[in-house]
Amino acid sequence: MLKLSKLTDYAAVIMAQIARDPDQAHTASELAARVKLPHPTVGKTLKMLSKGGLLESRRGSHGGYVLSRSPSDITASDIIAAIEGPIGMTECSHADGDCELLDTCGVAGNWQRVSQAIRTLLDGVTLAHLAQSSPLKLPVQLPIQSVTLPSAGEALREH
Amino acid sequence: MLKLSKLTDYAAVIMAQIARDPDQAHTASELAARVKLPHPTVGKTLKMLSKGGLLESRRGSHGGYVLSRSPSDITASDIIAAIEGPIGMTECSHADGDCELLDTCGVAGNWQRVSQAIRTLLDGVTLAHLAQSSPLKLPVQLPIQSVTLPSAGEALREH
DNA sequence: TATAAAGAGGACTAAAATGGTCCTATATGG
DNA sequence: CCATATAGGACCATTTTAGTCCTCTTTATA
Repeated sequence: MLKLSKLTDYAAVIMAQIARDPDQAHTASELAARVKLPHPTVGKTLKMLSKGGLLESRRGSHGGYVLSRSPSDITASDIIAAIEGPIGMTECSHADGDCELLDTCGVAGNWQRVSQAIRTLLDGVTLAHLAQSSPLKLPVQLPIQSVTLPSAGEALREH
Repeated sequence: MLKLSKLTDYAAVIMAQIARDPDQAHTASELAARVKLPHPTVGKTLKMLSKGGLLESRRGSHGGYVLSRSPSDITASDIIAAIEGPIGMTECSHADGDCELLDTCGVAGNWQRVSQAIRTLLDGVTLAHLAQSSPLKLPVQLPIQSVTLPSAGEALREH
């Protein structure tokens, strides 16, 4: 399925929420209510995003979380990596090289390049793109010939 | 991690093996030996690929598996879909619309478009690309501006 | 300075997905 | 008729994931 984990999914939704009101700190409970997800889960997600450097936290009363960079400087890659670790389609995508099948495999290098292409694509999708809540009339069928990787972000703009 | 399952990984390796010698039928045991994976697992994988329409099977003695289409007509998407089901980054990527958070989410549509972009990218990678066992000197850093989705396949060619 | 509100960090459990094996049935060639 | 294959499931073990909870620290403010 090549699917994101649920937590990553939550993370994106939460980050988008924060991005839509970036000038004040948001607490876990506030976000939990807004996103209709249980508090502990949201809390956990926020911690991970914070540890990943995407959010700044302030403790104590009147504490909460704020984006550590502008929404257009936070990418989908960043969010995914913060929750799931480095993006790669195969175990050997990040060159740890401990796969003993490498010789019989003959496919590793190619998957690595595909992974790289996907990373590049996701680097082009920013939180700013994700946050604009386009109700999405119809899924835009991207004409193959004209789509470039950086325009993956463009494709998210409303029109 | 956005990772393929192990079985999908196996599937790719196995398909590549077959693609390199497309004119004869390959049995599960032969492929298992060649790929150094246990027979039952390879068998299972082959069954899935067959049920997914990527391989034709012949039973009985002298039976085995053959590609059902030419390697350049089988895509990475096909292989992934055969093992893992439809490609999509989120549960709601294939418009079943049973997510009750849709209203608070505001991100679904955008993930769908990203999923679509990835699908398109993977559609551009064929088994023919994957099968060429390029030992891969250095990972090719694709210059963002120049990479188009269909050229993801191109990027796999050796040079 | 006491208190309440918040996050940090980690332990823990339950549930689900995954990987892997095995068994029986069916088809096919010699 | 027998040996060799795949078909199709059932099944179990392991791992991953999701989700909860507890204790500690920080901070504002009454």
